[in-house]
Amino acid sequence: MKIATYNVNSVNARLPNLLKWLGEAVPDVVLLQEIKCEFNDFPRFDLQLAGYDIRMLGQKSYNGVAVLSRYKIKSVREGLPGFEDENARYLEAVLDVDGAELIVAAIYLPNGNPPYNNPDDDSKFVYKLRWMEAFYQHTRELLDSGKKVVLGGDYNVILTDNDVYDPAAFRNNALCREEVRQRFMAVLYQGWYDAYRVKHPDETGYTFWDYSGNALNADWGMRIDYFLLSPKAVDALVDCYVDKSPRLGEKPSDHTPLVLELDG
DNA sequence: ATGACGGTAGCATACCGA
Repeated sequence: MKIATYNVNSVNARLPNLLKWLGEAVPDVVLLQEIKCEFNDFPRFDLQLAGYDIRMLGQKSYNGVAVLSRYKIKSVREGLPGFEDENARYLEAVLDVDGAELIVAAIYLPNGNPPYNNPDDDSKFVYKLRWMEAFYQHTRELLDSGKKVVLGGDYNVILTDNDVYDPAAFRNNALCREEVRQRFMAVLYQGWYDAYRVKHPDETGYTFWDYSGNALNADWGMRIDYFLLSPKAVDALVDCYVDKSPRLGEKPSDHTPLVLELDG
C-alpha cells in the first residue's frame, strides 16, 4: 500500500500537475493540504475519475485538507476534538482496507510566523502552540486506542538543525523555535515514529523549497512534511521517501510529495 | 534569504506563506 502526503498550494492551480503525478506514482491514499477551496470548488470529478473516494474539509482562499482513497472511506472526523478552529486543518478518515481498519489523517499545522508588516505580532505563534497542544491531546487518544494510524501532513516544524539548509538563519523562525520543537518531540515521545527518519537517519529529506530565486537549484530546502506512525503502522513500514518529480515539473507546488509504503 | 515568488480575492493591492 502506497500513501502520500502532498501540500499542493491550491488543488485547482495544481490539478494538471497533481493528476500527472497520480498517474505516474499511483498512490492508494493521498493526504492533501492547502487545497484553498470550498466544497463546491473542489475538482472532485477529475479525482474520482482517477479512482479515488474523496472527503475534504475546505474554506475559501486558505488552508483546507482532503483525503483521497482507493479504499472505501467509512467515516471522517473534521477538526481536532475540543478545539474551536476557524481554519480547515485536520481531517481524519477511517478506511476499510480489505475488512481491516486503517486510520489516516491529513494535517496542516499552523505556520506561526508573524505577518511581514507586523513582526511583533505573536498571535499566530500563540495559535500554533494552542493547535499543537490540542493535537498532543488527540494523538495521545489515538495511540491509546492501539489502532493502526498514519498521520501525514505539513507539520510546519523543522525538528532538528539537520532538517533545514541554514539552521542559523531560521533559529528564531516559528518553524524552528524551541517551544515548537519541544511540542513536536513530545508527540513523538508518546510513541509515534517519524517514518522518514526511521528509514533515512542521515539524509536531508527536504520536502519544501521556496519559489524564490534559485532555492531549488541550490537545494535550499527544509523537511516540514512528515508521516507519524503508530506502533501497528510502523510494524508494516516498508519504505518512506521524498518524490521530487512534481517539484521539478511544470507549475509546481513549493512542496513535493512524501510517500509511505506499507506492507499489505 | 526581510528578498522575490506564487495563490486567492477581485480588479489594485492586500493577505498568506515557510
